[in-house]
Amino acid sequence: MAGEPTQLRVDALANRNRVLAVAREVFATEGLDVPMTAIARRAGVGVATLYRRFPTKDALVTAVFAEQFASCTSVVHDALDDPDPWRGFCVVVSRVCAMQAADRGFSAAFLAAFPDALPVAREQARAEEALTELARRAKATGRLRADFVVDDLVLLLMANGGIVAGSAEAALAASRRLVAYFLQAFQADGPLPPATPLGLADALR
Amino acid sequence: MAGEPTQLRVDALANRNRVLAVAREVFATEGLDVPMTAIARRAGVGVATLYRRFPTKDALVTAVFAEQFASCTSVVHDALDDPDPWRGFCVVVSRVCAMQAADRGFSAAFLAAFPDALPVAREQARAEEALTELARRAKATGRLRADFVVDDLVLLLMANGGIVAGSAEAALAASRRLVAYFLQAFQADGPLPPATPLGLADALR
DNA sequence: CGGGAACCGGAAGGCGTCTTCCACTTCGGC
DNA sequence: GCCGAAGTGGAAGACGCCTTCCGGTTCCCG
Repeated sequence: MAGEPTQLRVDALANRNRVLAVAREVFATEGLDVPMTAIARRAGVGVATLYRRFPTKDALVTAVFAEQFASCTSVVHDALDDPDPWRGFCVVVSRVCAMQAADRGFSAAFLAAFPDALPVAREQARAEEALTELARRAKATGRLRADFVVDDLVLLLMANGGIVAGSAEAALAASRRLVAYFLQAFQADGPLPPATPLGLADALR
Repeated sequence: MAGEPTQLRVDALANRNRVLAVAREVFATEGLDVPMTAIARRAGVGVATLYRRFPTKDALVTAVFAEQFASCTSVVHDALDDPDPWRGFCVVVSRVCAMQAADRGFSAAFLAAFPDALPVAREQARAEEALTELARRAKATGRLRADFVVDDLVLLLMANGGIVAGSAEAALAASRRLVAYFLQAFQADGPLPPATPLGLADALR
């Protein structure tokens, strides 16, 4: 039963890496709606080559953003080490939103749900746990409002996705202002409607 | 020099209205990515009929959402009559975001920029003036933070668009929580990065 | 009630995308 | 250097969408 020949020929490996690099850049600057043909052309390979390494477009997208997700979760775990939980919390929010703003395809990939890609799901669960803990500590310091829920970060991420969908060059500045407003609100203590029952990344679409 | 026969035959007019009604409903529940064929079928007409009334899909979208925009601007102008500017401001924000959340196509139509549709642009300009005035008064009461700019509402609308892009049933609740957070932040007085130089509805995409 | 214009439905054209197929080329162990 | 397997490129298939075309039908005025 299976397993792929993890031993690629050197030229094949070079092509694969070239494709990944090109795809990463193109997805970042133009979003996910780029024809496979265009990616292949810019990578200097034929379409077939692309499809032999990544049997479907989704597979390519998943491969490209796998590491992005990894750095996302690492940001979260790093924040747990910050002696000031509130600062850690702010850093997480700012960093992740900045990543989203800098990469046009990131939001789309994030929201596109991964039918397969189990490792991603696993990472996600661990990140969610870490976030819960971080929020707990931040609340304990009194800086984070008591009725904050982790799902509010999904809210923020989706909102930020809306921002990023607009003009590319204004995205970063706009995203920063959005984050600032949110952090402002996370500290306030006025009334709020009940939290929405969203799962951290499912229940989207 | 032209002009269209504004005198449609009665059956043609009935069909036109049926198409508009169906399109409005379908766009609201499923978004703008609905094939013209589907709209025609659900309206009980052929595709040609649809295209004779609305020469292009954009034309249909514009026609469908023209009135939505109108009620948007009327909300703004009504708010100017509220003796409490801050309350008026809150009502505007809540209402418009609720409209956006209730109608899946609204955001897309709103952001899709209207190359033609001058009347819309005109209304938009008037609405922006009204908003500026409303914001001025709200600031005067001290409830609205001094560094608020009207473009922040575009920020909110785009953010809300991101929310609405997610699951349809959770959209309304999520949107409400988003608005609540924003209103919270609009009252706070912490530091904020400089406002982004977005035009009220252009400069998007 | 009759004729002509307005109107109609569905099939077909055109385009862009994802994906597959196959004859040809290149690598790398022997 | 040789040979088989792995790899390759570009054309072709499949699909879905917007839009146009045409023969038949329906309304409305006189």
